[in-house]
Amino acid sequence: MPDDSLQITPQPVRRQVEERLREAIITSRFMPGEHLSDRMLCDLFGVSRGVIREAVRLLEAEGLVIVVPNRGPFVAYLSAAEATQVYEVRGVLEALAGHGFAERASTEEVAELRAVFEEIAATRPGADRMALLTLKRRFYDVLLRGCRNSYVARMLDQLLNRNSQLRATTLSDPTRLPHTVEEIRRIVEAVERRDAEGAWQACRDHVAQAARVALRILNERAATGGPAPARRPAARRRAG
Amino acid sequence: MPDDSLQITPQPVRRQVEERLREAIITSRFMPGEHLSDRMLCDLFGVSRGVIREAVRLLEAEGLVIVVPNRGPFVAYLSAAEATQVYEVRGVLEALAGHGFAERASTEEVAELRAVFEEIAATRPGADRMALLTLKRRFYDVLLRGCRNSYVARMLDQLLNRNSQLRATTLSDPTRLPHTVEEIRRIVEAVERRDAEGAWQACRDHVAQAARVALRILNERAATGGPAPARRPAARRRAG
DNA sequence: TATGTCTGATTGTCTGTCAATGCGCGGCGG
DNA sequence: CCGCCGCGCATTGACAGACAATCAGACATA
Repeated sequence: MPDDSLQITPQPVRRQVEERLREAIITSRFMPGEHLSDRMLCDLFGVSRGVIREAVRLLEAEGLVIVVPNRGPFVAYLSAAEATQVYEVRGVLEALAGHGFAERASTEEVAELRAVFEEIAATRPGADRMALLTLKRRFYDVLLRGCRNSYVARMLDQLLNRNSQLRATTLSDPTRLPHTVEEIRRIVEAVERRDAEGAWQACRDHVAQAARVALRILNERAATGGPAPARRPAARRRAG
Repeated sequence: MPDDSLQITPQPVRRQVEERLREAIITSRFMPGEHLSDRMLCDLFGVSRGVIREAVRLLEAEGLVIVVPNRGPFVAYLSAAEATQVYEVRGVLEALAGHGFAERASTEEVAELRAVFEEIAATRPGADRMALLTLKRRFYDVLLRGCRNSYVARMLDQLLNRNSQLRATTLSDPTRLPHTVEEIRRIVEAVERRDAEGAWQACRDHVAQAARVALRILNERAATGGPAPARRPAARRRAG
């Protein structure tokens, strides 16, 4: 069986724009509600309108941007109600991923998961929130690769991108960190025991706890009138 | 609260092309592996290349078409291994949808679900496979609307589209039909009892049974060298 | 047979153009 | 002073034409 690792695929410009734009959105370089005018993106990336428009379609399908007719694309905004839904779905998908990982991951992948976990566990409170998010992201990368289910991987990936902003704030909560570490430890240990059911439960619990914290933060923000993202496109009522 | 039901949203041409193309793929008017040359689609729909290309991006993100660089889009092909993965994910998502429906659907929606179920139950073996698929599709439409989780709805919708071809064959299996009806009955009855856990289980079981039948059929096809879809784009090895 | 080359067709991308739509601004009247 | 109306400008949606890069298949050659 030939090795695929050396295979190269030509990357169209559209693909690069897509990736950079996605990255820019999930790292909050574009704020939720912000208008992504295509001219502006043309100047920004130095490509033609067609390429921009095609790249935006991809992100539209992923739910990262919403396109309102005749007004163009806007960075998607996640309401508290939607966040609840996202965590609900994330719970079952992550559980399924953990289940599959415990059943089907190679021993190398299990070791890799453990390694990333140790890095997370070694993080001291006060670390850069982006660094922590990146680390957690690597944990998920291993998990999604080892679960041997590309559909779970793709969908969970989308969900994680979708609420990355919220995750960044919950992850960086210093009181939350030790709990997070313990929850992830349970996942890793279940996986090492090849205990699929245990991994399922550990994942569900982890997401449930994350959801609890996230929704608390969202409610606090709503109560204190905190940093609510601009919702400029709300001028006219539109179905959605 | 003003009624949204009369709200209209301008539908760009791109949107219409997207919907028709999706429909054409789901209903097997384009066969898996078929090449969707953009010129051909231009002539077919009578629109410009830009519109076609943007519409294809949407379907690409949904996984309905795969785009190989410098060769264009092809109708996605579902291997047996991928089908297994799809059913795995569908199981948990459908369970979550059933769970949410039992908890949150209005009594009208419950009645609606029951009504669609009665239509399915009244179907006699030998009915048109497309008619049955449409009916089942309506069942899911009600389920996904009533579960009050647009993310489950979108993802499950994608998965159902993704393997609609396979579902058409399993649904139309005459020996399978009575079992299908019984499985769905369990879902409806659990929902009517507002038994979220029961609905969860009933949905999981239903998908598990469907998966069993589907994979059996796939294996039979593979064994008898049956109607394997054209896989023309396999000429050159490319990373996936 | 295996290798190298050529050619036609298709994709990826850019540019320019035009109609339709939405937003903001200023004028007008009360 | 405030609210309403209408106009102009900027942007989006869609089209057509063009060109380089790439690919598949036929062809020629050793």
